[in-house]
Amino acid sequence: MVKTKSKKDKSGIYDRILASAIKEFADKGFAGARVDEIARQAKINKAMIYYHIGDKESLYTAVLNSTFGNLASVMEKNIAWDKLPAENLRIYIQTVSETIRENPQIPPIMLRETASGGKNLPVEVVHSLTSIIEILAQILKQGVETNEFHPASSFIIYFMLVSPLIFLKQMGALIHHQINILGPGNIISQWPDDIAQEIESLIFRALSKKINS
Amino acid sequence: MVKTKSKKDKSGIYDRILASAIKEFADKGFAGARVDEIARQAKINKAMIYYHIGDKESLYTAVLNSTFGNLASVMEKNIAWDKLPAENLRIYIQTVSETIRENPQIPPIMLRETASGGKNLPVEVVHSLTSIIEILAQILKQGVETNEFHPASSFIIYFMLVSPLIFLKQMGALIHHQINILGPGNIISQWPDDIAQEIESLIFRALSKKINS
Amino acid sequence: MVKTKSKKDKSGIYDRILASAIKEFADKGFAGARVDEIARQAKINKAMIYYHIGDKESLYTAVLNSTFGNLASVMEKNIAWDKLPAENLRIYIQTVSETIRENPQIPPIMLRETASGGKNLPVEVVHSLTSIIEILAQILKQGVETNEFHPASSFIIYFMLVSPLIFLKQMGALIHHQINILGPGNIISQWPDDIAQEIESLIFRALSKKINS
Amino acid sequence: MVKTKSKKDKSGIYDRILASAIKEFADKGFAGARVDEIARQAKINKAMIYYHIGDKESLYTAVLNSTFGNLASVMEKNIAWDKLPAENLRIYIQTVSETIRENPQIPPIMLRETASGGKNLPVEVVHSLTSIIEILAQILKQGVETNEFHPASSFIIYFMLVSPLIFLKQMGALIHHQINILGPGNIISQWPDDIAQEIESLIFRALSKKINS
DNA sequence: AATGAATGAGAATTCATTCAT
DNA sequence: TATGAATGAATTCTCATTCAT
Repeated sequence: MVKTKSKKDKSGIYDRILASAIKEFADKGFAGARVDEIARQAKINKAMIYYHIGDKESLYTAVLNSTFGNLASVMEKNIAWDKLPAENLRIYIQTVSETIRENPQIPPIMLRETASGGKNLPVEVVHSLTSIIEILAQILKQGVETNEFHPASSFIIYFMLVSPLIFLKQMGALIHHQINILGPGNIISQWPDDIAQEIESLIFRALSKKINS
Repeated sequence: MVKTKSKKDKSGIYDRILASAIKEFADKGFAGARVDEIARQAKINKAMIYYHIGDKESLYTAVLNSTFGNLASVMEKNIAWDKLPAENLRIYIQTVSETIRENPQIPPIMLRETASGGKNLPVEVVHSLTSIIEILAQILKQGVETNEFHPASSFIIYFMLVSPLIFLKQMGALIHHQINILGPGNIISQWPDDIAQEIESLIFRALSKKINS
Repeated sequence: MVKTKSKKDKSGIYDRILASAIKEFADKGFAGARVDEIARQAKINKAMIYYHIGDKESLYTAVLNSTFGNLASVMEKNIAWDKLPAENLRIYIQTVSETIRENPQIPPIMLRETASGGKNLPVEVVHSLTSIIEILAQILKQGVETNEFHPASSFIIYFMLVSPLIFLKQMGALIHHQINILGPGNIISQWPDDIAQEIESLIFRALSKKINS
Repeated sequence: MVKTKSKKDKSGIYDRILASAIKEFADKGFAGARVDEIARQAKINKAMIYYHIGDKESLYTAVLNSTFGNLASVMEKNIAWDKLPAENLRIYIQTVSETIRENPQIPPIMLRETASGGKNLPVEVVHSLTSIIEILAQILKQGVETNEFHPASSFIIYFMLVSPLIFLKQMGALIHHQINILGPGNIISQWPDDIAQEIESLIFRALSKKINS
């Protein structure tokens, strides 16, 4: 994770800019975001953004780095390689789920970056995301070696975990809105309560060799 | 699916505008798309867009309708309710996969619409997407009744199928680019060949009650 | 001379923009010129400049081309190679003088371009200016061959002709302003009446081999 | 020459600012110069410029005064009124030439000041420049009285000396660049070696009454 | 004196939309 | 229908100048 932030930023202006930018870019995407609006929400003079961080693109890069740059290290902290693969997988899934819950900007930004093919992702971010998948790959490999798991592509397992969490998180508002329109009894009222829990069960059933109930 | 398209559009100008708009909105999103560019690629005068379709928003709505408006009917055509649930599920997955392959604008547009919470989706589109999930719900319900499937939320199964397909499709270019940078032997070289096939297997293992190999 | 000007520009908007830009760039230089002001003086909407010509730099290039692009052809029209060298030199000097008188933007623009080392001059302009000096070189060469002229560097003769004309033209206002301040009898009141005529005499005395009065 | 410079400026900050400003204004002109850049190159804090000198305009005035303010006194030191007019003229020309060579900021600044009509020149500068011309006028007057020189406008002689030197100095880089492009054998390769020497000869031939070789 | 931060008024450029023909 | 031109409201970015410490 790259930080241009100066060390004696006492007023926290850098953090205010970044927080405001995260919200704006998450809400509207790069093209839709307004530098004026970021300044307004950060309650600073617009020129300060250029003074402290740089142009819109640099600002966006700062947002990407701050959002995705250290995800891998969080995961590494939680995973312990002497644990059983199933235990690690459970931790992995929960860590992903919690990270998304605690960083609501992740879903929209990741969705839009994926939409544009991730062409502009900073290398640090690509590296961080790659590392996270590598951790999953390692867990799966151990599980296969201990004969607990079926072999499976770590990429696919990763995205069967992460992308539904992201999609469902983002769709939540729409869905509940629809329930109100369509009324209960409708299919939409089958919206699951604990999404992460259900996904975990399904992934375990898909991977585990022992018969699951 | 709503069509403003006049019936005597012999020159095909409406279709040219729509095709160009689909490409532009898919590539750059609503905010990033340029009306000038859509006109240029459609090889028509910019004012014609306003004459034939309306403003940028109407144009985007037309794109959404044309892209997502009749997905449900395609699915309905392929599913037959006298077939076995497992067979229908297989068809369902393949239909989704083929639809995405044949409509490359679906992933980016769906990702960005999801990012913005789908707030601006036309009702027809919401209805179409809802219908597709209802079809899946029906298949799953039959499978539970015949004791073939574990019960599961159709929403979650739907997004565990669709969203990885979309993510992986969009990430393809980035991933292959990364392979070239990081070299083979890297985790990224484990990119799966037949994504849809692997996802199908995993979903079946997650759902099926009989012991899977 | 390059013209981007479309051929059916009936309202003459291109010419209005160009005329206004010539004035503004001549008065304030590239950095000091204001696109808003150019639009205001041309009585057109600012965006029209971008529509018809392009950005500030393109506009400046258009000004340079229009001002300097065809100077050589004017000179070529006036010089006749069957005339005597002295006659051609006289015509040359008068053509330069008249060109400057009729194009008051030439002195300030040329001064500022010279100040910045001419680094950004379009090739057409460099070519045109080079051609003009080549014509002088040819005249001088003929004069040397007919034993009328002393040999001399055409570059130096050129600039001993052109640059004093330009400087004195620009200084005129300042000088007369100074006369008013300092009063007559001052050195400044010796300001020459017919500058071109005096320069012509001096150049002829400097070049001619026969004794001059 | 006016100096705001305080006498206890031990750190030489005033001189550093001035040197940096001279370079910046010479390179880019008043409108193109950046106060930030001047501070950066002087390696001082930007606010120090305002503290020590004042705003951009004051800074520019300081540059003008420092560059042009004492030119007349240098000339006065070199000219001796008991020498022959021809000798003094020779010294005059050489002094001008050397002054330009030793103060490379003079050509660009003088060119741009001339371009803008010298409207903003401080009175000291105008006075200094006027004095220099008066010295030349005196030399010429003596030459006419001793029957050595033809009568001539001192303004014109002055600018036939100074302005070609300035133009040719500034054009040097461009010209040599052009030689590389156009190749030798081209007119541009006739670029003179000792410009000042050639100009001196020409001016003497133009002024002298005795027949020159 | 000296510094980093802050401010506000521009200045260039873009772009959706409309108009005249 | 079709076109090129026109418009005006943004939008990004810059820069001289000032402030607080």
